[in-house]
Amino acid sequence: MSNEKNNPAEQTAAEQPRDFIRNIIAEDLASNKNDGRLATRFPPEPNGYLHIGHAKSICLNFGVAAEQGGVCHLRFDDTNPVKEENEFIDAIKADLHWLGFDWGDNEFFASNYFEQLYQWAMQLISAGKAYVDDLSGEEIRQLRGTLSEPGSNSPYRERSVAENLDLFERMRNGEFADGAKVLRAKIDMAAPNMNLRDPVMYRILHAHHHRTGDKWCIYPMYDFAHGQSDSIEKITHSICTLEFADHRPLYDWFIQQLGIFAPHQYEFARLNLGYTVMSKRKLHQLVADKHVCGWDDPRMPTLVGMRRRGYPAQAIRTFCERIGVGKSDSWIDMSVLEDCVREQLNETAPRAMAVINPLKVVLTDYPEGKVEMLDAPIHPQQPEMGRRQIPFSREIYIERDDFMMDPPKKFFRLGPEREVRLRYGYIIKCNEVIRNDAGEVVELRCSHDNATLGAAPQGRKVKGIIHWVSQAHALAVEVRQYDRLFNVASPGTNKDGVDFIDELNPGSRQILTCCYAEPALADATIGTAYQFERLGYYCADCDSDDKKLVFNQTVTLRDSWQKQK
RNA sequence: UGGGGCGUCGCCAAGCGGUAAGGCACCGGAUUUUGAUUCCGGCAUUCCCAGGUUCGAACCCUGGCGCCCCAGCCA
Repeated sequence: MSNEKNNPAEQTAAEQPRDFIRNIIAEDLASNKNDGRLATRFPPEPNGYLHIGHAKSICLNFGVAAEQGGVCHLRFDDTNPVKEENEFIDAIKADLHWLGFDWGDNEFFASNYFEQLYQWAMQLISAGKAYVDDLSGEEIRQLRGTLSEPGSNSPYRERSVAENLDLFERMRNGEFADGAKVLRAKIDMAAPNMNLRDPVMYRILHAHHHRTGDKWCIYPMYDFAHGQSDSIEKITHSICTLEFADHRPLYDWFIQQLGIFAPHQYEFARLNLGYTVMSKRKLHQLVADKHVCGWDDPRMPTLVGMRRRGYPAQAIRTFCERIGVGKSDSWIDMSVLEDCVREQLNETAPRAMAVINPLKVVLTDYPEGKVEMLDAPIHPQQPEMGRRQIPFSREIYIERDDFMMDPPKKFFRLGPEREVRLRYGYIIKCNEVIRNDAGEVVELRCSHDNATLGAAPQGRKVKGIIHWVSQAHALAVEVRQYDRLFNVASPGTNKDGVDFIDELNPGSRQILTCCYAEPALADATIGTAYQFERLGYYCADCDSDDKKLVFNQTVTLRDSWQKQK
């Protein structure tokens, strides 16, 4: 017993998340299946950027391998040259590393297996299990039948092995035009599972492949490449999303016909997050049609977008752990992700003050030209992070929202004749409100209580505390505030005919160009998170330059006042 | 109406015949120079429905109902 408790490995194992896949793997390992070997893989197609949905799969595959002492391969499923690019390969690898995972030398490409796949196709032809079909795509579709009616055999289905071998070789040699012929598996046109109705194995594509160049003009379909790729790599547990469950019998069929190592496939439910989109097609469209400023737009659910937004990799890993892995279609609320981000950032982010909607305040009883350096912790709960000095002077900016002309009783901030504490500074009282011709409040004249620096006020209670920035020392910055990208929980899947583009939230990005931050923020490096006290977490954006710093709002602080209102 | 998958709190999710974990959200309340954090407390007599088996069922059986996926020479 005591040994168990003292063994950190066992302790963590007990605390590790359990789900049906991890349970299966644990059982397999316990029963010494696959000689106690565990190999998983993350198999992205290099045709776009990774998003938070991929992160779920990544954390599962790499996570379980790490937990159980197995390996997780990175394999690019690059069987469709017309959609894939090297740009995406590099981006995917960078995202994976950023997320905190490493695959060592286990980096593979389905395209590396093209020759083997071709040989296996020949083997199936020789065994009478595959044939070259001259039907057009349209004709194949016609003969496939429907969900409730069986399909019918292609007139080319009974070609001789010799003819098939010859034709397939000539397909490879480039004798035929795109679409002229395909190689199909000979299974069963009446199979209730559509995937088994003589699926296409190879198509002719005179296209340049990002890795194999012009070596091939026939390319295997995903279904003829994926299972065998797993087999070649001796993957023990082939984890994928639910929609591939119907393909499992086909993969198993190929593996069995070929007599090669048989990985087992397990399917889990893909991640759905509210008020955003996860489909690559939609993500591509948002970028291509400039509805966002790129794959790394901070509003995008892509890993590059979230990174730019300031989401820590750890928060994403925590999120993936928290949502679990199951088989029921699930919609996760953004608040779960945001909570993970807050939890992480609250612990690590240095605090700073910044005013994003400035209102000028003049402290009429504070000497002109005087500057005090006020002492404040960098993190109130973590003294070891050190302290910072904040310049204070006669003219400051406060947040417009922290002043109300006619405040309700529960409003603890500033109002005419009211008092409030300046964070880490004095208590001030609003004596005069200056308005412009339009009647808008443009400036406040206040007095300060000299005895309240680091001390409680005498004879009264002042509950409110507001943040501020000294005008003379303020750093002018731009702040970008973000809201959900879409107005509806499930864009593009709602009522008839509504384009998901029309469901974009026009107010998803708000750019505030006239913001002021405490001078220490001048040293902010791109991507590092700060908490702007009382507002939220922010990080410097890559659009920053020598002239102006730009900050992205990562996530707001919880705001029970906002709720109360 | 062919095949595959799924239905446990508003959203996720444990549970695997012995009498409903946990997280998010929500609602209190305490501490607080961030209306933050932290901290306490509340939040499914009930597990899609209906029968049945059993001393005992969310878990087993039967029958319904509902939702998702599949008819790309995409992955």
